Amino acid sequence: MKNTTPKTSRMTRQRGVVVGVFESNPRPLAPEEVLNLAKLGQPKVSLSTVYRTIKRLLDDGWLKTVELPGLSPRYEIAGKHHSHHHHFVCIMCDRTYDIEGCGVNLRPLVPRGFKLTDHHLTLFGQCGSCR
Amino acid sequence: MKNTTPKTSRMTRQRGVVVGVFESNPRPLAPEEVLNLAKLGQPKVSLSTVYRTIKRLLDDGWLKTVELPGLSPRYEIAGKHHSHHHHFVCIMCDRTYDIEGCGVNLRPLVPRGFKLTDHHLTLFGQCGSCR
DNA sequence: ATTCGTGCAAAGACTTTGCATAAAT
DNA sequence: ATTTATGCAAAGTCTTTGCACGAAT
Repeated sequence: MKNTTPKTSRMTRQRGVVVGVFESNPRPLAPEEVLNLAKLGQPKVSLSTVYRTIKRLLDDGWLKTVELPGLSPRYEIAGKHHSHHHHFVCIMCDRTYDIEGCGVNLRPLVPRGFKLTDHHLTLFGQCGSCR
Repeated sequence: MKNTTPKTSRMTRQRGVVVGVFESNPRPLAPEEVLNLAKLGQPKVSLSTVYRTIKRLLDDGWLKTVELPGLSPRYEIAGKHHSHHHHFVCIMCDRTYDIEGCGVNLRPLVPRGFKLTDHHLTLFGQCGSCR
């Protein structure tokens, strides 16, 4: 991602680079992915800054965490993504994609006396680029 | 869990204790849970042994890993559990339960050109003991 | 001048591993 | 005696944090 923001704006600093990475990438991203993409525009960005910026953007509600079974968390722009959706993880390239819709009937699965408040569904397979 | 095996058997050693913990607990267990349960029978068991034993039992195919979004992995007896099932995580006590059945139609969710090979479903809520 | 952001290195949490010792065969 | 398992402490990985410096206001 290229940093095209004016030198005088707050966006010229590293944080702006991290924001830009998310803005120009549609998929949920892992910190390392963010770092590598950020370095394209600003080679000296550090992993600390990536982590710190992600944390702050989460606090701001601008990012949300994508938890995946067996994988470290990814992050995606909160507003860009509708209330409830799931994810597809490519077992070849390890990239994560958003899945539209949900369409699962979970009520029958909930044990007697348990109360369901949320659920996570993760699909695994090969993405379009890896088949 | 009590160690009731004869002193001369291989089962008197720590590994046997770990095996016993899984045998007498129906839920998927985290390493720390295994350690605490194992200590009831054998107070000097170390966390290393728990991790090493889990790894070995996984290699043997006796245990299988239960990956959960946002949580460290749990382990459960492989044979005890039917081919395909999912899990319920209690948001109060953090315990994990097996869920029978699956009943989700995922085909409509898979993006064009992607190939689905597996899926994970995790339910979150309050378990019977925590409501 | 003061506030805020950043890189670096150190510290944390969780898991794995090397090594000397103890147990089993 | 030889092989295998264990505890402890050290090392690894991923993430967070303290600190001094640089940038913004």
